[in-house]
Amino acid sequence: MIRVVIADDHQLFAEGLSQALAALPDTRVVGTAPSGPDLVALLARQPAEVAIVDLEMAGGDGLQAIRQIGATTPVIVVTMHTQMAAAAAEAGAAAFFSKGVPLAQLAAAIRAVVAGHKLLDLRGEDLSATLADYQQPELDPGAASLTQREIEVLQLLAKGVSSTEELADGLFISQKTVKNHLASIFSKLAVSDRTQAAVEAIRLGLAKPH
Amino acid sequence: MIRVVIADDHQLFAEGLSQALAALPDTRVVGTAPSGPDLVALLARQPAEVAIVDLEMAGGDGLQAIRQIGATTPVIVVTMHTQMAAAAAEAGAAAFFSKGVPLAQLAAAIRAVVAGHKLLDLRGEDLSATLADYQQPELDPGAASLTQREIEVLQLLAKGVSSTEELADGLFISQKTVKNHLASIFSKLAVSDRTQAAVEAIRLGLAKPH
DNA sequence: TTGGTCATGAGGCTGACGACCTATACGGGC
DNA sequence: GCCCGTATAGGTCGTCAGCCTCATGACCAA
Repeated sequence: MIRVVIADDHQLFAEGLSQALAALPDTRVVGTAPSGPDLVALLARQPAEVAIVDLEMAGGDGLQAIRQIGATTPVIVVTMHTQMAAAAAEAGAAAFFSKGVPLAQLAAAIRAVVAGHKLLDLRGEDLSATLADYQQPELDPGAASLTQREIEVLQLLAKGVSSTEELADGLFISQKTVKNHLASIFSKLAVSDRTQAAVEAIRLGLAKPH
Repeated sequence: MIRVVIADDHQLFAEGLSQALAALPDTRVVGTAPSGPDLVALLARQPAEVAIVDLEMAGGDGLQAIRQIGATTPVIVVTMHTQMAAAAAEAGAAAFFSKGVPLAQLAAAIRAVVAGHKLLDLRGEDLSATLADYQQPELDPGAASLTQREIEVLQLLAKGVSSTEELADGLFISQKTVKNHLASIFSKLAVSDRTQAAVEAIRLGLAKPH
């Protein structure tokens, strides 16, 4: 789980991005700050793997904050205007995006900079290739070993298909096989019944309850 | 469930807000558009109860779009700069906020304009009072009739406490009482077992799996 | 006082669930 | 060729879940 902090004085943007990252299975927002100095103070008491920073904040200097924290916490700059890229690079940011970027690309960038990449040093194809490598969320150790068929069982379970009979009908297999898959799922996810498995499936992002 | 469409050319903002509204139990984003004309086209094929519109979009005129759709779909303007309030009101917007507004307030505004209020006609205390009336999400009919104790059972269930024994221990009541509460919950939520009840509890926002 | 709801508790019944074991077929790797 | 993981399927067995009815005390409103 990658811990993210957000610095942006537009609360609606910060809350929305926070929810969006929380919906991903491998990222979690552990704090937000409305200004540069607040960001520095936040990171002093709340460790995080990466910071997402808007340069245009009413309450303080974003570039100065990046200089202070950039050495210990990689910074991804996300801003309205794109002419600040050079200044962000000079201050030590690891990546730079406009707010027009798709969420999936920001998520890939988060994983990439946490892995140690400096995206601002890359250009064009190198950048695209690096981001492509990090498109997929890193699943929990347990979830990572689930087979395709087990994931299908979990997805049905998380949609409210709970009885063995309905699961079997939905997957066109016998009830015995469903039970075998469930037993395997329980073992891999360290749970003991299908209710816990459904909750865990939703938590891991393997399936949505909606 | 209130269906919301978002018009904003900053994809990250639109996706974040979409996720944030999806996390609320009574709102859902059914479409996004990057420009005014796209918004008009979107609403022509996708009905919605309310539109959230940013006035500063690269691809088209937000004000013109509001004039076209404002009569049929109430519009909440959410923008970076606040000097456009008068123009938004003239075009027929129902509400106006900066992007610094907390999500909870935007959610209250969504519920208020769907109920027919014109927030732009209100000032100061009247506005605060109206928004305060809509702070609480309107729960599903089934969920609305749940008792406090039944909600507590559901919250434990959605956290992965699935066995009757653990539920009884967690609530300091007998296993028999837990079974009785569960039977009542199944009936009210129109589900047939605790797995479906847990999924439904997460979907309704009564509890979070995290 | 009466009636309603809520939270609590109980007994009995039936079927489903979960644990454990076995087995076949089909892959890919060594 | 052999082993291992996956998907499939079957069997047995003990436990537990879900459903039925019933009862009690607290609380509140008509």
